[in-house]
Amino acid sequence: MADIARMAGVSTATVSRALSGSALIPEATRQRITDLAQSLNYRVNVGAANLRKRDVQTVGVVILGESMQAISDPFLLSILGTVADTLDEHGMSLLLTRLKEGQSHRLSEMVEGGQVNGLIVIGQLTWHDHLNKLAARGIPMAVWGACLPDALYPMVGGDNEQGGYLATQHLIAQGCKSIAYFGDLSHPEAGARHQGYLRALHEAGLQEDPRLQQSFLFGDTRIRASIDQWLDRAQSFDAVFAASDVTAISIIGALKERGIDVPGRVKVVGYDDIALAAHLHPSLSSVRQPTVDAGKALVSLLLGAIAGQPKRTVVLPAQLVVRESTQ
Amino acid sequence: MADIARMAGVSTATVSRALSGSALIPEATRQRITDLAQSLNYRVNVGAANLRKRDVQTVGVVILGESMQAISDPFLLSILGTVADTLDEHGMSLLLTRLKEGQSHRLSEMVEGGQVNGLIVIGQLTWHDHLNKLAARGIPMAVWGACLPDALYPMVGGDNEQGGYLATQHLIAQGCKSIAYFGDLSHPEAGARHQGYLRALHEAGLQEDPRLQQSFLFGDTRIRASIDQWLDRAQSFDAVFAASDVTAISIIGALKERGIDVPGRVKVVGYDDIALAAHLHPSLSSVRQPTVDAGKALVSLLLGAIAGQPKRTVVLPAQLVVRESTQ
DNA sequence: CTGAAAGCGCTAACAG
DNA sequence: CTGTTAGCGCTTTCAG
Repeated sequence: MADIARMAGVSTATVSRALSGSALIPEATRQRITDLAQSLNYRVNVGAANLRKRDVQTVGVVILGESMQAISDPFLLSILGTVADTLDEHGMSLLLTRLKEGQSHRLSEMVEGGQVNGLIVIGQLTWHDHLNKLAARGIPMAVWGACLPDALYPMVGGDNEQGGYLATQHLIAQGCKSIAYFGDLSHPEAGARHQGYLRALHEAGLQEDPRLQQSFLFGDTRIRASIDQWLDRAQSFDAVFAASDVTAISIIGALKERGIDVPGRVKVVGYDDIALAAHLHPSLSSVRQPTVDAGKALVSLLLGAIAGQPKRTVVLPAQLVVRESTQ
Repeated sequence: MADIARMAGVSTATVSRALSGSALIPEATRQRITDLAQSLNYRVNVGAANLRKRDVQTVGVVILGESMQAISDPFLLSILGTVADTLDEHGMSLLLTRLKEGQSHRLSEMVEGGQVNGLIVIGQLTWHDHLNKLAARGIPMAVWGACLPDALYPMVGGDNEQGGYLATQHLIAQGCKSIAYFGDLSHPEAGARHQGYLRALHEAGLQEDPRLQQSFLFGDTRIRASIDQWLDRAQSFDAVFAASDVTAISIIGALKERGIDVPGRVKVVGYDDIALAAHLHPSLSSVRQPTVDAGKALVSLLLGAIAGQPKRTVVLPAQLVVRESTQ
């Protein structure tokens, strides 16, 4: 920048003002300086500017993932995409970090070390208590997940109870009587979906059967085993509500392999409405979560928190998308 | 930091040294300072430290995406995951940016503005020429994609020609005679897969049929249309090689909807071996790309480029994974 | 082993 | 409208 100033015959202050679009600089001067900078491929050093401005214009997006491997859930990724776009619209940068169990301390370090203005936390909430502590300490953040009643941090989440209810009610309306549930119950969001499932069952006067409620993850080989077991024990079921599309696809695979027709003999509903759902055969009925709204809400809540606004909670409506797997 | 120094009765220089683990500081002093910092939730300001050290320890990961919407391809995401982990192991941060067509100038700005030390570029390469210009200008980068012969930048990519060859050869070995190709030919990687497809065909003495080679993307409704058309015109085919799993799934859906059995009447191979491939029914044969190696190679090439090492190119082997969709 | 001093590259009062 | 000056929070010679 000193170079530019010298070459343009002005002070660095003028260059700084010209390049940052200050109204104090007349158009002619600005043009000259801008052109000079352009021709030298010069850009203002963001880090230095941020240091001086005592602001970093960056938010940390943290994905809580148990598996070291790939970012797993297509749905979370779709949120990541809209968060990235929304931050960009606000002129903020996005520092991406994946954290495993046991690295929780790194959350606050990012903020205290001045790397980011705040955090957007995506993923499962086995960290609820830790997040509460950070919120109490005044770390700005916004969390995607289940809306736990005692959360001290800004939250955005889908209406999981409603989603579970809609899915189950739909299966009941299709004439199903024995509806199984698959989903990781240790996960708060899946827990809420399960609550909705139970509510729909009770409302329809159907008996809930604990043997038809299993806590499994995608690709778990025991999915296959327990389906086999249920069938062997004549533990009949005519529908499955899976707490994620990926799990649903896994289940449909297991059922078909066993020669069981979907939706003929067993109807299946998933959750998340991933892009693939519409293109499978049978196409998968699913509960859609509004990802674009989710990303926008996360960013807006975080910016609010950074600005010192009181915590808010956003619950996004769930929408049932009916396709072939339930008809 | 000044506070800590005052409270510990030492200079800021000592605090800085203690906190950065300098060997000059005796263990007792360091302990005292560390404890003090801990109790005050103090962390060294990364931005200020970086400014002074004239280094940012950050790399920009840029995803070139045409669709504003979600990050689409599960395979690219899986690379993103391993890149994130690998950078973390190297103690570097990851600044994520999605760029649309027409924003190419932002690539160099990130480096020239000192936000990042270098770039990892993921996605399709309609930007080949622009990337070449940046490389010539000395912008450190590493690109995932097709290994174009005139590339001036460090590249890592799968052996797409080999992958296409393996997939097609396998279909031929299964007795298929009319093998269709689906994939975006404007995309260099898909182009190479197509080359491999042609090579296998010729090697087996099979005639290539231009009418069986279509350039479509995932979910394109014309996939359905052209399958219908082929069948109507008695343009029979008994296999499809799709240049991505997502496309393959879309095609299988279209075929099944039309009542055509997979793999009975038409066999299908995809590309990428996404996690879902093994759990579908029929499970999907696919060409696996080594994502973990890909992530590691990208990071290692980029760090090399930053260190001023000459450009290298890494081609990762393709591996065919045979599943039900081709048996 | 420790401290004083000099900036990293930039912006924002403040005074022209 | 423009320049001078004083730092942002840290690291690192260079002298003790």
